[in-house]
Amino acid sequence: MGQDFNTNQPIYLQIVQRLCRQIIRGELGAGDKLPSVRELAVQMGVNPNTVQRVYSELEKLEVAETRRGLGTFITEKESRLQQLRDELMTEQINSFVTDMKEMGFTASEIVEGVRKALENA
Amino acid sequence: MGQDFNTNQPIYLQIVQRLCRQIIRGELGAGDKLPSVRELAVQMGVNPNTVQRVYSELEKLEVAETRRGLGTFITEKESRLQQLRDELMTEQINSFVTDMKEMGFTASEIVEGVRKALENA
Amino acid sequence: MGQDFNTNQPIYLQIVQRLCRQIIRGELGAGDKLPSVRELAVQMGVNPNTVQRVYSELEKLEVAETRRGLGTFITEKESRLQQLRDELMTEQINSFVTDMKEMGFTASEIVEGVRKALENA
Amino acid sequence: MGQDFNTNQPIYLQIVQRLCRQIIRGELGAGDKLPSVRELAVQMGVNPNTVQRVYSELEKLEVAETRRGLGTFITEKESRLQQLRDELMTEQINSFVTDMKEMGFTASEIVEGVRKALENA
DNA sequence: GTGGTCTAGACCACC
DNA sequence: GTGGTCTAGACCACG
Repeated sequence: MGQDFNTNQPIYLQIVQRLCRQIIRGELGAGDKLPSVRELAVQMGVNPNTVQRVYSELEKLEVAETRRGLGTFITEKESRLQQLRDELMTEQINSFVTDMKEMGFTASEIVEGVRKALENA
Repeated sequence: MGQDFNTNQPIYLQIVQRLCRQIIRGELGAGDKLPSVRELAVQMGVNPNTVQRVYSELEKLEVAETRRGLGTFITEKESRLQQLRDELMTEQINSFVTDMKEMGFTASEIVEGVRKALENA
Repeated sequence: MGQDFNTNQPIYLQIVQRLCRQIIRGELGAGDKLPSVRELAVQMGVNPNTVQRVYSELEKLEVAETRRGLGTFITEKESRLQQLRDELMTEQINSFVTDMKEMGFTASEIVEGVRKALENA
Repeated sequence: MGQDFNTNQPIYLQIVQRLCRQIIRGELGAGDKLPSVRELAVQMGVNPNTVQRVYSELEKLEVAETRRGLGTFITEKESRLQQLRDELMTEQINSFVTDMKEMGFTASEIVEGVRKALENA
């Protein structure tokens, strides 16, 4: 059940990302219980400490909150989740666009490139 | 003269990126001489070791070559530079598109988002 | 009816504190009956185990005593309650003063700061 | 060289507090280098991981910043340090005052109590 | 040399 | 059962 992790990025951040995307896609919703630290550690083939760090990170992002002795839960505030979706989207788009512009590509080259990539996928 | 570097990514990679973009934009052309290690180190406000690593990286990418006693130069092979441009572009686009799809965005949302970002920039 | 609890401190201690303050303020007096464990648990939106621990703690402090089959009561010894008031006060003041001194604030800065805070409150 | 730590609070937070107080007292100034993780770990008789956590925390507070391969340093922004001083002071005072008021003490009782405690110290 | 991450495994307080 | 902290010790990329 051990997963494949990219070596360029810390494992805990990759897991954070994965969970965030599940939230954005609606697979995880407001108030849902996340697996226990030990459980997710087993699922991911990772040390419990690493998962611990994942959950701390999610809490720092105000995406999850932990209730003493009960577990870790996706925040109840749906607005925060919506905000997360927007944040990640615009962040992703903006960094993409500025990178492309810095490389000297024109707007039409960029749009055209994206369109082609979408067709092939 | 010290530049601002992102903490999330190694400084040497950020410099590599910067140089590659100058090449792609045509500010640096085939055969151009790059500054000496010490010179660039001072310009960037960075340790000479770091610049050394930058130049090794560029050699590994076959984008630059060092000639003993003369310095480091952008490769003479223009085809490689053209190729570099294509590589970086498709790499950038593909990772962007797959990320966005993983987040559950539709093709039209993506294209529309990019278009808007380009207008505002 | 669930209350808001601070995440930094155990819930049961926060409840203990709350009850102690009610006693100090005279809202709860010697011999008064406390709610049953289940009752308080519901009031507080908390697990009965947690309330159980609250009452144990109060017993340990000799502030409450439980009589089998009857319930939990504030102690009859008024002297203990008076003592509790003094204890909490000096404890609170002393830890405050030593903290402030450790931070390097002068006596006059401290007194002045307190005075201002009292005015604004 | 192992220090005495309170059992009620995590070690790493106690170290954070200690360092913050040294800053507030002016023993550590803007731009000063902090000991290396391993060094402080030995000084404190603590595991390097624990110190690591301390430094992450200081960074989160924008009180320290780390420079890759060089070490961890107190932030150069003196304004942040001044702000820290103010924050910790008002935080300390306000929580003290509200606690005392919640216990039903009058303003004059509070001021008088503080004054006495300062004399005896 | 530096900080950053990770594993293995333990103990604790809390609910 | 839960999360939170800690130790011991390792490996890595970075400057």
